[in-house]
Parts: sequence; C-alpha cells; structure tokens
Amino acid sequence: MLEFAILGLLQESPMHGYELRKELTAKLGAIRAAISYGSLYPTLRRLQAAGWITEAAETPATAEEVPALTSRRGRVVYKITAEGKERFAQLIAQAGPETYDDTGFGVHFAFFARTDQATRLRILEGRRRKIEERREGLRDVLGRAAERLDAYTLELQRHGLDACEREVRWLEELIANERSGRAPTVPHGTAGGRREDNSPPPPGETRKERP
Amino acid sequence: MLEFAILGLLQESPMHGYELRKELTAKLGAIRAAISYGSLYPTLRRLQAAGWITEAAETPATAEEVPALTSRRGRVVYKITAEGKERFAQLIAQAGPETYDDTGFGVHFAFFARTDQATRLRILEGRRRKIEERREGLRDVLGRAAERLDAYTLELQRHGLDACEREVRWLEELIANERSGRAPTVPHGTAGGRREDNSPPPPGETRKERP
DNA sequence: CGTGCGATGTATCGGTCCGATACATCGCGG
DNA sequence: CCGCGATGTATCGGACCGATACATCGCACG
Repeated sequence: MLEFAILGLLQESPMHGYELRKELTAKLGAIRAAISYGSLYPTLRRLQAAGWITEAAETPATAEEVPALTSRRGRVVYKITAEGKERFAQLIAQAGPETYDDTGFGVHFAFFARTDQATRLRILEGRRRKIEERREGLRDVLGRAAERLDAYTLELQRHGLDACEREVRWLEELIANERSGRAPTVPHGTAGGRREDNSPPPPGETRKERP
Repeated sequence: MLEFAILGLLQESPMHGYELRKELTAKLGAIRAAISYGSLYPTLRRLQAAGWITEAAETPATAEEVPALTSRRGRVVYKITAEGKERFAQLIAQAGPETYDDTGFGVHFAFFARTDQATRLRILEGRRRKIEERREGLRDVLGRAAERLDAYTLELQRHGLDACEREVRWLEELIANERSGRAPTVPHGTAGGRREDNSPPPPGETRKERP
C-alpha cells in the first residue's frame, strides 16, 4: 500500500521523505493517520533497490562548493524512474483482495485521477460488494445473536451497520456518476462541487474530456 | 489490542482458539475484519507465558482412556487466571493514546459492559476529541489546499469529513446518555434496547438493574 | 549576542498483526 | 468408501507502527 502511494505521489513531482509524508498525510487524511517514518524510510530503500525510484541529489550549488562540513547529509530527494511508472501502472491494473479493504480502497481511490475509467468502475464495484457483505454480517448478528450480546456491543454494531449503509449509498452515486462518463463530483447538498483541477496534465488517461 | 480482547472474552467463559476467533469476529465485526490466526495463536502463547491464561485441557474422558492414538492433539481450551483478570482491569484503567484510535476505541467500547462509568465517560470524551481533531484537519485541507488536490481526492475527504461529523454526533448522544446514568441505548428509531446480559456478575459496575 | 526551542530532516529497532500456507480430524452425503 | 467442507492448531515472512535518537536551521526572547 505504501509502495503504491509513494509511486503515485512521486509521479507528481520529486520529493524527499519528510515532504512525502506530509503530502501523504494530506492526501490520505480521510483514510488513515499519518504514515510512520518507521515504514516510510525502509520502503524508500526497498523501492530504490528495486530500481523504481532514484536519488536526485539536492542541487549541490554548482558542484565545487560544499566542503563536506560535518559530512552534511542533507535532504535526499527521490524521483520516480520509468520502471517505477510501469510498476505503478501494473499495481493499478491488478486488483487483489486487499484492494477492497478500508485502507487499500482508500489509497486506490486517492489516485483515481491516474486510473482509467474501466478500472475505477471495477474497484468501486468490488468495494461495494465487500461493504455489502460486511453489512449482511452485521445484520445477521443484530438479528440472530442479539440476545447473546450486551447493549454496548449492540450499539457498536448498529453504528457500524449505519456506516455500511451510508458507504454503499455513496458508492452507488459514484458508480452511477462514473457510468454516465461525468466528473467525479457527487451532489452533496453543502460544499458545492468546485471543479477545475489545474494539476499537472494527467498522463494518458483521465483526459476523456477533450476541450 | 488483541491481548485486551482475548482477556475480555475469556472472562465470559473458557474457549479454544477457533471459538475465540469466532466470538471475536462477532463482537468486533463492526470494527475490523476477522482476526488472523497468525496473530491469535502467538498471542495466546504470550498470554499463557505471562500467566494470564492457562490451558484447561479438554476433559480427557476419566483419564486412563486416550491411548495417544496419532498423538491426538485435540483442542486446547484456555481460561483466564486471577492475574489475567487483574491485568484486564489494569488495561481498562490506563488509557494510552492508542485507546482512541479507530481499532483501540472499538475494542474498548465492545467491553464497556465490564468498564465502570467514569472510565466509559473518559474514553468517550477522548475519542470525541480525537475525531474532532481529524475533522478539523479535513476541513483545513478542503478549505486551504483544495486547489492542489484533484476531484477524486477531494471527494474522499468530503466523505471522510461526513463520517467524522456523524461520529461526533453519535458520541455526543452516548456521552449525554452516560452522564444521565441511563442504559447505553441510543434513540435509534429501530431495534429497541434489549437488556439482561446473564453473563457472570459484572464486577462492581453495570449492575444498576437488580432483579 | 547567544541560547534555546520548535520545525525540519534522516534513520533504526522491537513489536504487533496479517496473509499464505500446512496439516490433522470429524461428520456427512453420494 | 471416499471425498469434501467445517473444525482445529500452528508457523513464517513481511508490512507497518511507536519510540527513540540525532543533526540542522531559523528566529524569538532575554
């Protein structure tokens, strides 16, 4: 998951670890707490070893300079390689079961702007299926096993069930939207859909809407 | 977290691993997917080594019998020890930061029937605080950084924000309910609050309703 | 002027938990 | 009688977290 997210972010621009974490936190804030350095740095090493990212060595001020004072480690900027882009595309295409769990789905969704429509639809539907299953499980427990459980546990299940139903509805809207070929914005009542998205030209896909 | 849940469940009755997993799944179904054996069995060993649970050896049919045919491993039933109960009480009392994250809160909530009212209140309020912080973070991103993010990412944040607001409201209700000393049931429309819970005498608290 | 502190920045270590895998037993239907 | 799905215990490698350590930079406050 982290691998996927890093590869996705580095496609927008080269970054160093600290920055990467901040961007990750901003982009995935709805999904999970801040990523830990204890996973970030080892993963960066792994990706570099695999050849999917490379160090881009912070502009050393016209060479000559920098007399290695105190060894001056400085920030390590990473950028994605061609192989890395390939890897990312491959990770998008093949959807394992982990693509539909809470974190996996969230991360994939966050990079939908770099995902082609067919895949978006597939992921959205897979997620819906998974949530529907969880919902049925909760309904079962609330129906059949209700007597065995205490009031607090039951309340927890009810709240969970509520969240499931809500998410299914959300997914339905997104799927319908996606099928009709329109932009992602869902009619939300408040917080009217800002559109525009002046981000860097989404490479290849997403540019269905030709001006 | 797993340690806490196991100790909590084994207080209701002795169980073997497989059974434990099923009960865990039923009780925590709203929170997380089924627990993995890859964590369950090692944790059981750890708890046993610490002296918090012991093997209760499935009734060996009046001894003598069982000629070790094919070594007959059979099911291993665990039960909680006095030290284990102490440990559980201690884990309830001390609330670290992990008590308020999604999983930690869920697990603690699931055992609220074994938690005294003051602690319930403290946990509920801690959780509310945490969710409010997450909510503010999302509002910030949706306000300030909205232009930098693509439409899908924004939609994800909106959905997350929605979930936060909903959970805060849920917590408010629970807290109000708790303060007024009443039972946990939240006015939900459907599924009126069943009470009873004939499990072993909840130690000290929760037994407001004496027959 | 210095000094200390919070933000920036890289890195490791131990521990928890997951997913895959393996393997044995039991009861039941074909 | 055979297979197959449920029951049941167990291990291994890997992902990720939380705590911790340490170094640099800028600036506010004395």
